[in-house]
Amino acid sequence: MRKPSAADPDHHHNSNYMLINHNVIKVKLRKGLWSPEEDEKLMNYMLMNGQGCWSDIARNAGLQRCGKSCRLRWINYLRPDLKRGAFSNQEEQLILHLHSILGNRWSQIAARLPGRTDNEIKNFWNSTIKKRLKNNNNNNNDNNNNNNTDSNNNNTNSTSSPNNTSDSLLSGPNYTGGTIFMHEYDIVPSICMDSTSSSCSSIQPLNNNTQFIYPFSNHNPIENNIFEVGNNNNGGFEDFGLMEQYVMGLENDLSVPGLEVRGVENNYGVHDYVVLDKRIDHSIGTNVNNNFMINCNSTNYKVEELVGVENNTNNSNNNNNNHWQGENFKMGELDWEGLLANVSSLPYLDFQVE
DNA sequence: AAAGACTGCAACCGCAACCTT
DNA sequence: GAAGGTTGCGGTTGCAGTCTT
Repeated sequence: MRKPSAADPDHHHNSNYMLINHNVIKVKLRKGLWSPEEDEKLMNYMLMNGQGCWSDIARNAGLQRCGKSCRLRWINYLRPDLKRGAFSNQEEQLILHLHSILGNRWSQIAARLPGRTDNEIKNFWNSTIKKRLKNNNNNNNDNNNNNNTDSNNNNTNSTSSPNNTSDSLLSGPNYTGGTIFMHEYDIVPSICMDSTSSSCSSIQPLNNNTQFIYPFSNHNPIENNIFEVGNNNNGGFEDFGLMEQYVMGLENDLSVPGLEVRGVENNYGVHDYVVLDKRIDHSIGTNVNNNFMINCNSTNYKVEELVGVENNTNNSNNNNNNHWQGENFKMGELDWEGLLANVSSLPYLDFQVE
């Protein structure tokens, strides 16, 4: 913990009213680092009185802080049930898993990591994990530059665009692209949610850097649990893995009727996910390396009813029943919170085959 | 040893949702 | 329904500590 900053007049630009010796006195609110004395005051008050209205707590505890600051201090530092110290490998893995599904929904992720705060996880992600994955990606790009310069000439979109930064950072060792898409053998336009976006509402068309996951040839993907991961940069399949039941605790959270989330562990040890519609033995989407993808080809479903996709296209060339081709698509909020927090809030997934 | 660069993380800010009046 | 207050969240910032040169 850093030392508390010295009293700084610039940090006192807010004010609060306190009752001192029967007089209501306007006091400046402190900002910046908390002193041990302030911590003690807040801790004692919370242990004695429990949680309540935070602005009342700030006043009654005799703190020259706003309620918001007290709340933050309590949640992120003083709470007795907080776990201290570095993240364990298990926790790190779980964060990776959860982030691949939830994106930057730090509070949702924190809710599944007892003793950890959203702020802590966010910091951990932004410093440690992001950096690590970036290094992996750089190494991979170096390899690709050495081995396949020509194909990478097509990759500038996904690697230079700020919108794709997270995608490239989060790509595994073999993932030179930002988006991954899984379906049967026909490659059709699909959409990709950038789950790193706070709103999870951005949408990316497939680009030349897109990778694909195919069911392994001649196998029913669900019966045989085998998938093949391909990279269209060089046209060859580079990876495959066995599907396994997702065991990190989310299967219960995502027990949507008719839907199942399965993990796919590829041979780099990276866990990816697919969403399956069990009733028709059909995958409807994937969540791989931070990109949730809904498949929507000519025989597919009205997925917008599930995830709030708004058909915003004015593309008159769109003549293959695909609602989301090109860049004219707009995606509504995919309600992962609701999905995870309250299954009953999710409408039954009644896809219509057109 | 000193200075600058880098890193990790605590805390702030703005916004949106929710609640109360 | 409007207004004001509160809470919760995610993005961002600032700075102390550490590392590198």
